[in-house]
Amino acid sequence: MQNALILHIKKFISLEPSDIDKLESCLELSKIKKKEQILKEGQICNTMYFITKGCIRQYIINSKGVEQTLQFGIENWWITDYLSYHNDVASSFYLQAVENSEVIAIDKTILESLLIEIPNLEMYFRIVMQKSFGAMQMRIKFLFTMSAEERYHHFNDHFPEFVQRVPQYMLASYLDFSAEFMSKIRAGKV
Amino acid sequence: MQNALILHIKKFISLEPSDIDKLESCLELSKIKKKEQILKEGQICNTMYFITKGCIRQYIINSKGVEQTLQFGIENWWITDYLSYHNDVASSFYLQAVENSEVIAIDKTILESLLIEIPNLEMYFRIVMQKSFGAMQMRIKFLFTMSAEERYHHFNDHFPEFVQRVPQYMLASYLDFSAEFMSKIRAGKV
DNA sequence: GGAATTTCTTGAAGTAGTTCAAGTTTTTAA
DNA sequence: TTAAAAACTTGAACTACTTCAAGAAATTCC
Repeated sequence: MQNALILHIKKFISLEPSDIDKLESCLELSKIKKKEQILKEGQICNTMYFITKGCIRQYIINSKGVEQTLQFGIENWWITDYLSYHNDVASSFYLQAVENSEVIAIDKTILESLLIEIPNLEMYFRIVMQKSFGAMQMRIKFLFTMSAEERYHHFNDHFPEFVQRVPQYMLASYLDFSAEFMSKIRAGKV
Repeated sequence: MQNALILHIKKFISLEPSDIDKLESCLELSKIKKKEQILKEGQICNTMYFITKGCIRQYIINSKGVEQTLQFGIENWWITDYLSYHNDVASSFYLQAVENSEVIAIDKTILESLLIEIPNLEMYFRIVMQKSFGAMQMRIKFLFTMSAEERYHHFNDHFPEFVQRVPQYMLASYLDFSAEFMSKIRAGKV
């Protein structure tokens, strides 16, 4: 079976066989155990992660010492701290495996030279980023216009299988309300 | 003086003189009067706008009939509904000039052929999108971890000149609190 | 398979915000 | 230059959530 990343790229652009060889020679699959962190606050993030299996979350620890999940990534998503990656500054985030996961980690330097060798790849990343940004615009819309209960039901309706995969308290903080309140929503006690 | 977009592009990539000619021949400057809408909810957005002067906001009208500003764009920013643009679906948003503004509007079809003629441009857009996405990740962080008052002061400290440019009620909704509450924050009555 | 850990639930009390309504100030435009 | 419209302010009442604390249930792992 072909590499999941190559398959994903081919959904958006065409690749010469020689490009595929070049690309594959640069990819390194790595396994990440549940709860393992692949990025910590304060580190400079110089890696992009393509998730081939499992789930990675981006979170912070807020001023009260409580974890706050800001983003989930699952199969066929890229995840990184884009600001730290781009500007070589200390990251504000943690990246951690929610389940035992597998990722393709590409180092910034390697990716940059790959993008020069395979110019077509630029289009792939441009499209992926535009789609991600579009999704983020919608997320802001939902956060701004829906009540906590509406956000929960909306998410539950659209991603029912995903809701099963992550602890409720992580999902609650991703949807920007407390774990206790989520419990009450689920019990119909609001 | 050279086109503001060309100058912006040159900050990120190099362009051959012939590319500049090609590019410039495709650009169309357009003026947008204050309050004029360049996109309405329900329309398919097939244009990207590069703001050369003024300020454009993205907003929605919520279920109570109240406008909610989700994003501002100023000079040297791109603005569009990326989801609608990418998937050719009806937009959920309005785009409207906050001040008399000037934009360079590029139609999707024209941009796509430009990207093929000038492959280097892909890199420009990829980088711009990555930076935008990074900024959005930080915005989510601020929304999730700061109180209304903290968000106001943080924004005020980082973008004092911008705060002067937009009506307070728009800024309040961008920071996700009510105009009345903003008034009280400013008066120190919280 | 049982202890330890992690996750989820529940109710009571508290609070950071909203909503409403009315008045004031500022800006726009003819 | 003035009338109309837009933007801002204020206080009082309200509410959608949070916080805390404690117990119950589920999961993990020697």
